[in-house]
Amino acid sequence: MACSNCDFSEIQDVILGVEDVSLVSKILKRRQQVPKGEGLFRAGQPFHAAYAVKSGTFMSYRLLEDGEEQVLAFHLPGELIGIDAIKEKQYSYSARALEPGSICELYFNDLAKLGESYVDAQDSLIRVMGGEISQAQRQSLLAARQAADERIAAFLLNLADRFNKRDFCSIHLRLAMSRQQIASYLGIAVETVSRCLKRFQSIGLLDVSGKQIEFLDRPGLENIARTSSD
Amino acid sequence: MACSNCDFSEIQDVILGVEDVSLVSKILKRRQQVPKGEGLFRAGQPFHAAYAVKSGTFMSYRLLEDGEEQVLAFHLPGELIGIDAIKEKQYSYSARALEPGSICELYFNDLAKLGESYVDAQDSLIRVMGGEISQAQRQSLLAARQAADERIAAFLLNLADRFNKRDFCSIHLRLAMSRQQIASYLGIAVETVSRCLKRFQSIGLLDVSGKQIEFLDRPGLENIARTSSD
DNA sequence: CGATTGATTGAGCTTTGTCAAAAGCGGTGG
DNA sequence: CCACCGCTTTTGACAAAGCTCAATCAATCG
Repeated sequence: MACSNCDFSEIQDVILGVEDVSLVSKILKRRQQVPKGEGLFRAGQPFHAAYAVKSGTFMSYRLLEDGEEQVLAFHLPGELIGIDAIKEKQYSYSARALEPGSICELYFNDLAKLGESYVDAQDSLIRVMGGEISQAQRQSLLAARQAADERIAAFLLNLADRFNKRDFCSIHLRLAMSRQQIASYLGIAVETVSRCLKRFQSIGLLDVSGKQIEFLDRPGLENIARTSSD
Repeated sequence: MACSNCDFSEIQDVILGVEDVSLVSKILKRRQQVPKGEGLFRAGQPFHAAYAVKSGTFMSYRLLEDGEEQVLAFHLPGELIGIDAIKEKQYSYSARALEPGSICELYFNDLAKLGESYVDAQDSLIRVMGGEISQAQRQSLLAARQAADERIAAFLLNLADRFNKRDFCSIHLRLAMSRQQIASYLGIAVETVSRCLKRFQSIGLLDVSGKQIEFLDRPGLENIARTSSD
């Protein structure tokens, strides 16, 4: 009865902390399909659950006053969305699917109902959140670097690493997001993204074909990204 | 026996969750003086504690290959440093004091020893960490915006707000960090920081005198920072 | 009171954003 | 199957922002 598809997910730690399987259903709503473009939650809504991505790519974003969507993060399979809203008790940003995908809902509000297993689940959750903080900080590190080249190289490598962690192919990448969304995320102009990818291709670092990316010279890319990576 | 100086701190939530005061000493090492420049921990060391800033300003940073220090964050009184290392079990960056200050050490590794109170302490900790994630994300949002003006305005307002939350004066600010450190943090050149502050002064937004900053036109500043604030 | 370090200022040059237009791509309906 | 439409991506030209280098000024510390 346990969510077997959570095996590869970061939140497996949390789930595994719960021995009584019948309790699992109280904190976990299993795999749900999410069509392309559908929202998970919106900024300002009261926090009711965090989401574990099972498949597909999601993004979190904020609506600026001028109506522009600013991309805050991309979320890949195995990652968690919205857990930070647990503090303010409401979501501070919105999230939606970039392509058809599926998610599990996690009711961390009701964690206390788990009794015995509660403590273990919390322990795990704390660790997961520690990882989230590290990730967010790494992100802000990346964003603080000014050179567009560095940002894009680091962005691509970061995506590849995250996919790789979940056993996806490490030299081939399918971007689920538009150039516009990448640009917004990295804080640069769409045209710069386009030109930069072209340049990377022309010097033999990548093979770019629309949303398909192939890594031809990983060390070369890492060299460009080095100032903002670990 | 409780750390009375934690009253104003974010971690008061954690401490207050523990009713048995005698247990507090097991997870908390009370106020310690830290001289200017002294390090709290270094990247790569095993995680043994998080630090709550009681007074003074701290910064976390990473050493790049070329020997340059990249500033990751500034930590003001009442804030927590290093809690994200709980996941990887080692610190991913270093931290040190920018001026004489004091800190409490928090041994979250031994949280389990608290027994009964454990659950409450964890609940609180989870919320604190949620806040950390939000803060880090807000930071990366700020950094992703390209305009130097926006970054600096947002940076100053953010500092002021954080001080303000702890009952410091809201129109006057004493920067504990150097221009170089601000530049590194925001990902811009030192010269740009300097010129930008001068410009803000010349149009009547600020009064700048070395490390002393006075806000003359807060709405004006907020207007400049608006694209990256909430 | 030098000397060292940090902050400011200036000049030139590179990068990147902006605007505008062309090209590609995908879907739709004839 | 093709022509058309809307949208995304690419490309080009230009202007503006910010970086670099270099010099000056200020401040801090023996």
